[in-house]
Amino acid sequence: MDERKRLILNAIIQDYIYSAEPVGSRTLVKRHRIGLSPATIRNEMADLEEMGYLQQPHTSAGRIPSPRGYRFYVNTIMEDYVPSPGELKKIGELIAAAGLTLPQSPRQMAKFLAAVTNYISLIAGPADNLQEIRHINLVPYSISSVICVIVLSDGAVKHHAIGIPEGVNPGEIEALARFLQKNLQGLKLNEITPRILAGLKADFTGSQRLVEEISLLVKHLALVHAQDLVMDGTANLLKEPEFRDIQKVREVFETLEQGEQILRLLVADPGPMDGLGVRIGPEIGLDSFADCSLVVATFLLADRQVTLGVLGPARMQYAKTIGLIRWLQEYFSSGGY
Amino acid sequence: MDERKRLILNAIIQDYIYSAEPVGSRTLVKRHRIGLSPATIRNEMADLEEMGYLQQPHTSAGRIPSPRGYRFYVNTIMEDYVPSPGELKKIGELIAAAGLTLPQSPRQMAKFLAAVTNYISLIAGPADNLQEIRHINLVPYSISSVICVIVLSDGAVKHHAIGIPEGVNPGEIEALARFLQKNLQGLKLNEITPRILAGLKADFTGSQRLVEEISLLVKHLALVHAQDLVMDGTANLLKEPEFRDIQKVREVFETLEQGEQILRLLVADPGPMDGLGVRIGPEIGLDSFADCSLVVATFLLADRQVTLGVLGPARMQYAKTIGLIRWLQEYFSSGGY
DNA sequence: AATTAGCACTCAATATACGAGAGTGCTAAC
DNA sequence: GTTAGCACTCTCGTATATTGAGTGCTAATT
Repeated sequence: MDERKRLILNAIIQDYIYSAEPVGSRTLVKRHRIGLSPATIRNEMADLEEMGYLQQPHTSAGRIPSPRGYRFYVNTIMEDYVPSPGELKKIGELIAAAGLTLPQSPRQMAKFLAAVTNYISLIAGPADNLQEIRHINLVPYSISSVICVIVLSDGAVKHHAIGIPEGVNPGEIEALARFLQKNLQGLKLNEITPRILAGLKADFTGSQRLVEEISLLVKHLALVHAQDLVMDGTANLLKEPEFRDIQKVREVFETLEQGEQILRLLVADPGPMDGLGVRIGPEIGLDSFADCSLVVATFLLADRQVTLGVLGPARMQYAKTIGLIRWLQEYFSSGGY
Repeated sequence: MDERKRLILNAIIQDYIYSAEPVGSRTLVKRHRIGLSPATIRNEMADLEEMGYLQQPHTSAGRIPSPRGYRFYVNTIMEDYVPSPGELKKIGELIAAAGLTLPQSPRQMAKFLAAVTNYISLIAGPADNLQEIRHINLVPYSISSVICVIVLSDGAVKHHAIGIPEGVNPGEIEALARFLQKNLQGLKLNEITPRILAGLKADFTGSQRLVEEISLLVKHLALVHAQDLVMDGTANLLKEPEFRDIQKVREVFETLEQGEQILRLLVADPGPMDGLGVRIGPEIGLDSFADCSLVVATFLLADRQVTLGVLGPARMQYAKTIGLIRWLQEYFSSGGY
């Protein structure tokens, strides 16, 4: 990958992000002032395609970046982006309009982030997973079900009905209740790892089915009670030409409605460094998001950890989006608020 | 409007709801066993169109119901619908899956309602507008802004920055603060009517601009603090053939993201009787929802007033949707939970 | 050895024509 | 009052050309 290829790849990606149309050798030469003929570009393009950075929708179409191409762009080509004065003005106005409650209201924050980026904003937080389980109990409810009641140290009470498998007697349920109290009480939510849950299952000698259900419940609690998901700007996705296909849109929206899955996306792997991560297309790990990219940033906001994400098309304005998020990260966590 | 016309209108609407295609005289005769020839039907159809109950997308297409046609259908033709055993089974399963927290969790409730109806569900609640304003104050923040702090009787604190118009001095702000305390403290949120706010403006002798802003803020608070909007099933809309047009979808989704507007839709006019209302197409009062219909039901759930809405295409399965909501209304408020 | 001009070829997109099909309104017969 | 018959309308799908942007390859040029 020599300097010239990088230059060309850069030009192609930028053009494509701008126009959403496959870019050909001729147009590329015309738009950027590279001192090369289309034929040369064609050769380079063929190389880049072979290397996996570009794709061709069909023979005799221009090239579009592959996920790998975007990845390379984000990792090594892309230059840092600083919000323009115009953008800063817009940001300022939005912040002013939202008022001082902005950083404390995930909803407002989501609206704000969506307005700034023009993509879908996802906010998980404030994370509150330092709460611990004060009390856990199983209360008989009917012949075939018990209610699992969990009290957290902040006073929140969670309860959920669980069916009793065939052949489990009351004594066993009491035993499980004591077992759970012994093993889970006092644990902080963020300490409840899959490992602990596996241990739970291994250690308990009674009905596996039952302990399995409880373990699922607790896991769910740890993930979701603590995190509150809010999103906004979903309509923005419909502006993107690659989502003119209703079918595709529907898949994305259906996934977005699975709040838990999205939360996991945001919370898992907060990003390699300085709390910022970019996941491109298939890297997200969801089929329905194969044509999307996700920028995630985690930081402290009013003493609480907040994760905010921006979901857009894979053909995202990476530099701008990442630049904006960096700026916001700085702005909000610097205590300016 | 004689009996025969009603019969025909009914048949047309049911066919159209089912097929989403304009229905013609020939098909109508074939599908329903009416003892009439297509020609006669055609005459009747022409009459019904003249009366405003039907529309023709273009000459030489079949007829589709007009909003007025749907309205007539809902008001006088439609028969009561009782959920089928299959549906009841599905409902039961969904309720079981959600667990006992269902009625207390608007989110779960929304998911549930969307799954049951296959449309978009909107939940406003639990309504908490019996809270009263304990304390209201204006705190200087910078030269050009004050923070309006409002404390509610449940302990919630709301604050919002407000710009100070030119030429307003600190004394005036203090006066306004006292004025607000005198006039608003002790009021319940549901007592804050537009009338009261208008009185506020009329009585205050200082900067109108400022009191205007405050009044807006309080109104906003009364509407929105109390009500919490949650929705689900938005992806369901994309299944409907009339929303194959991205542009239309986008308009709907953009409106849906204006939470406040939607809240107003749900809260305003809870419905003529027994807390159930149906608004069809233009009746909703939003251009973007001109092709949608909204079913709203208000009832008490776990001692709290909850409003739930179902938003679908104007070509909605009215009987079924209304029947289901009625059933849920009964089920949840009967204390079965 | 790298670059480029030239050329044949490919393929999506667009326009055009055309027939099929479903539907209507109207008139005249039943 | 109802219906058969008919001419007419309009959408939709299919087939067919045309266009245009783009490619890969080869041979000439630098």
